[in-house]
Amino acid sequence: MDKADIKEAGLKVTKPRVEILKLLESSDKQHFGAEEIYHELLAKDIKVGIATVYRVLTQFVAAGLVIKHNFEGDQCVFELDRGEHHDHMVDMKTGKIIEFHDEIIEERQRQIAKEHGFTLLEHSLTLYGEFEKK
Amino acid sequence: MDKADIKEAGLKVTKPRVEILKLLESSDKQHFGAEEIYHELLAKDIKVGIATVYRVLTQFVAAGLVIKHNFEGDQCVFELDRGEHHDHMVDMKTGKIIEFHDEIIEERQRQIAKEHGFTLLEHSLTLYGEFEKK
DNA sequence: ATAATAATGATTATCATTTACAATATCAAC
DNA sequence: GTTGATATTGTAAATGATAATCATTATTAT
Repeated sequence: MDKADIKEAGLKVTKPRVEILKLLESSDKQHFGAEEIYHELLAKDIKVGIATVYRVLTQFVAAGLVIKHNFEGDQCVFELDRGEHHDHMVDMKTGKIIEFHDEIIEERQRQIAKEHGFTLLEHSLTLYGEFEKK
Repeated sequence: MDKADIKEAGLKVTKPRVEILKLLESSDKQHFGAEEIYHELLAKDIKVGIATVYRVLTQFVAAGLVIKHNFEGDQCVFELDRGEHHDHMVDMKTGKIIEFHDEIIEERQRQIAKEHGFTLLEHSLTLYGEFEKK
């Protein structure tokens, strides 16, 4: 994911867009709220407006670079689309999110959609609970 | 679902609460947005404030009488909790929602949670797409 | 019927997200 | 590299869903 991807999306390569992409790519974390992205950029002395963050995220989602999640709670969460679909486990206490993928579930979903004459475009599976403290 | 359920929830039996419950019970439809409930009640000449609708729905959810869904889009959707857990298929064109339940998926979810040391409290699986027009 | 208390509805507040708009930056063509 | 057409930006104001305030009204145990 780099400037070329931004260009391919038909968007100009600007500092906010490059920096948001870079932040989403940082390996230690992969799920961010819009406000969170905004503050992380400010903390890095990258001057950007909150409106730009929302605007860019919306454009990235439209371009297929980023995925937007509607988990429980009031704000949406964004993550880089790395191509491999996955579902989520959300810790309701800590907010920690981990990903998983299960081919059995995926296959059942396709099967169920077919049985109902439903053209499956996307899906969302989220488990809510708590990770056992180690 | 009737006045007894409201009482058991520790709530007084009032007209708004009875009417909202009655509406959610109407068999032809089972998923409603808050505004939608508000307008349906007004259409039935049941005078109620929008604040009351939100308040009552929140109380019903807390009491376990109603389930709240965060589907894609900006507003939440409510449905009566009939006891049988199910997932949803949402038609992105028409907004039509149908329910399904699959024990294979349910079991995989429990298994996956266990493998990750995750205490599963609730989960949400939603398929987005389109029903084939007949 | 009464009184204690909870519930209501109108309104205002809140919070995430969008929009408007004038100023600025990007980039293709020179 | 400069230019100019056009996209992008940041500030600030607007929106839309939901929650909170508060004085008035309804419910219910006695």
